[in-house]
Amino acid sequence: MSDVNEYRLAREQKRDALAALGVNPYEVRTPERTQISALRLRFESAEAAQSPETKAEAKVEGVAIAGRVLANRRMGKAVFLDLYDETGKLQVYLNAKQTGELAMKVADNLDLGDFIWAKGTLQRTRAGEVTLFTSELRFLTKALSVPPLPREFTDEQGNKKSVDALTDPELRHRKRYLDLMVHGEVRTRFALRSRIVTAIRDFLTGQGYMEVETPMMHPIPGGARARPFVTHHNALGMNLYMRIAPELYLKRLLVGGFEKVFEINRNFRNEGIDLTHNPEFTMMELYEAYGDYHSMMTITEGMIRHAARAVRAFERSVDVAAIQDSELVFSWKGQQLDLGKPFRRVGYAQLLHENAGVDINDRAAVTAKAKALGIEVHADYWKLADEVLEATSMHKLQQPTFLIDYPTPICPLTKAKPDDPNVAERFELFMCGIEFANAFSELNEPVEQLRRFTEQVELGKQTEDVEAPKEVDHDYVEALEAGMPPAGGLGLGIDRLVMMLTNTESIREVVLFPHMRREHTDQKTASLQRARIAADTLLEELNSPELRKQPGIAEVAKQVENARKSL
RNA sequence: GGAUCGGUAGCUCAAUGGUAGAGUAGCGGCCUUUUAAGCCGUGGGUUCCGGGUUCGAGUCCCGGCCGAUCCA
Repeated sequence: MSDVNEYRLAREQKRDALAALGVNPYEVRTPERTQISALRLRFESAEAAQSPETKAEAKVEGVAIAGRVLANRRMGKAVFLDLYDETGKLQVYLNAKQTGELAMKVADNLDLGDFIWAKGTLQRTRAGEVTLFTSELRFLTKALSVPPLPREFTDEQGNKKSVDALTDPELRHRKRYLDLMVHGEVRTRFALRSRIVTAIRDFLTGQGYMEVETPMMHPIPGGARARPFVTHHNALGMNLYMRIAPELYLKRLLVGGFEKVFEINRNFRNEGIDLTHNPEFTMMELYEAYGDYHSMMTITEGMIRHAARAVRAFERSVDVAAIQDSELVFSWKGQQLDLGKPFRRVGYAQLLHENAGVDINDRAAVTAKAKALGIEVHADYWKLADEVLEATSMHKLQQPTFLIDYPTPICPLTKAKPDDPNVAERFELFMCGIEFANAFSELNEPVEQLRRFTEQVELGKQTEDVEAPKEVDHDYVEALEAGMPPAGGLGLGIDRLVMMLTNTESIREVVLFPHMRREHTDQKTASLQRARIAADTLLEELNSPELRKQPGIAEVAKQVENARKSL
C-alpha cells in the first residue's frame, strides 16, 4: 500500500487550493456551535409550535454546527452535504446566493472526511429533510485519506444492494479510528462500555466503596496463576513484573484500615490471544472488611444487575429507574440470560459428581476419569480434578451460576470453611460456560498463608508449571502479620461483562485497540524475532536458581547474553 | 503450538493455468431542494512477500508474513 496515490494527491491539491483562497486547511479555532441532536430537538419543538397549516414554515435561525462531511451531493450550483458529529447527522445546504461565492469555492475543494463549521437557518427541504441552509461556512480540517464508507450498488438484476465497508477484522482492529468513523454500531458499543464501567463505579461508591490505584509493576507477581510480562527498571537495577492481579496490594489496604476499596484497571497476562483473552484486560477488584464470600455473591449480583440496567436504559433512552428487573434478559452466545433473577448456586464437589460421576476425594476414580477424558495425568492432583471438572461441566453452566466451595488446595488465598478445612469459601461466576468473576472469604492467617505460598512454589517447581508463582511474597505475609480483618474479596472481568451485555462474541470487539502482531514483517525480521525470543528464553533458564550454581553455566550464560546483544 | 480457511484497485468483490475486471470511491463535464442523487466521459494494480514448475501463474507447488475460526 503506497502512501502516495491518486486520492492523496487530489486531496493535497485541494488543500493547497484552499490555502491559496486564504482558507486555513487546518483551522485553529472553531466558532461556537451546538450539537446536532440538540438542534434537532429545537427544530422539532419549533415545528410543534406551528399550526398544521403553517408547519412547513417552521424554522430555527442563527444556529451553527461542526462536524465531518461524509456525503457530498452536488446539484449544479447547489451543494448538499451530510455532516456528522458525535450525536448524529444533519444535512447542510450551500448555494452561491445564500452562502457566498467564496464558500462555493471552498465547497469545490471539499472531500469526504473533511471537517467544516456551518451557520444558518434550520428548515425542511421540499423532500422533507431537516436541513441547515448555510449563510456562513468555515473550513476546519482537510482529510488526506478516503474514509472507507459503506456504499450501495446495483446488481445485474437491477436490485439495489448495500455493501458494508471495512469488513476485514484485521483492518478494523489495526485502524480502529476508521472502524469507528464508518460504523455507528461500533461507536455505540464502546459508548456502552463506558456506561457499564460508570455504572459499576457508581454502584460501588454508592455502597461506600473507595476507588484506589495500586501498582501496575510488581517486584513479585502474585494474586493469580498466570505468566507475567517481565520488564526492567534501570535505576533500581531490578526486574519488575506487569501485574497479573492487584489483589495482594488491595488487601494491604485492609490491613491499613480502609474497609471498602475497589480498583478498576488493567491486568497483564503473558498468554495466548483468543475470543476471550487479550494480554491486557480490565479487571474490577473489590475488598470488604468484615465481609465474606456470601456478601460477595450479593454484591456481584447487585453490580451486574445495575450495569445491565444501565445498558437497557441507554438502549431505550430512558432513565435507569424506569427499568424493571424483568427487562434484564440478555441474549448472548445463543442463550437468553436472565440477569433479573437470583443466580443459581452449585457446589464444586456436587457438580463434579453430577457430570463426571466421581467423588472429589476418590483420587483413583478422578485420575481414571481424567485418563478416560484424554487429560494428561500429572502430580498435582487438585489441578487434575479441576481439569476434569473443566472438561465435563463448565460448558453446562449456561445461566448465571455461582460455582461455590472449591477444594482448599487450589485456593491459596482463600479461607477454609469453619467446619471443613478441605473446602474453601470461594466461588466463581459462570455464564455461557465462561468465567466472569472469582471471589472468596480472604485468608488472613499469616502463618497459614506462608505455608500455602511455600507449598504452591514447591509444587510449581515439581510440576514445572509455568503459571505457578516462583517466589513467596514475604512482604505480603508480613502485612498479614499486622492483622487483616476478616474480609470478602471479588474480581470481575470487565471485558467479558461488556461482551455479554452488548451481545458480542469476541473480546477484540470490546477492546478499543486489541493486540496484534506487527504488520509488514519480512522473513529476516521474523527470524530475528524468533532468535531473540529463543535467546531470552534460554537466558531465563540459565539464570534460574536451579541452574545458576552449576559449574560452567555462568560462562555459557555470558556467551548467550553477548550473542543476544548482537541480535 | 497444531489443523482449516483467507489476503486482488481507496472500499466491497469477480477473474477454467491464457489480455487482471465490475460496483462504488477518484478525476473531467452537465444539473440551484438533492439525499447512500442522476446523466456523459475517463484515469487507477508490487494480485501479501520470496522461490519453484510451466511457452505462460492472481490461479499449481515449496517457504515466509499477517489475519480469522476450531483444537491444545
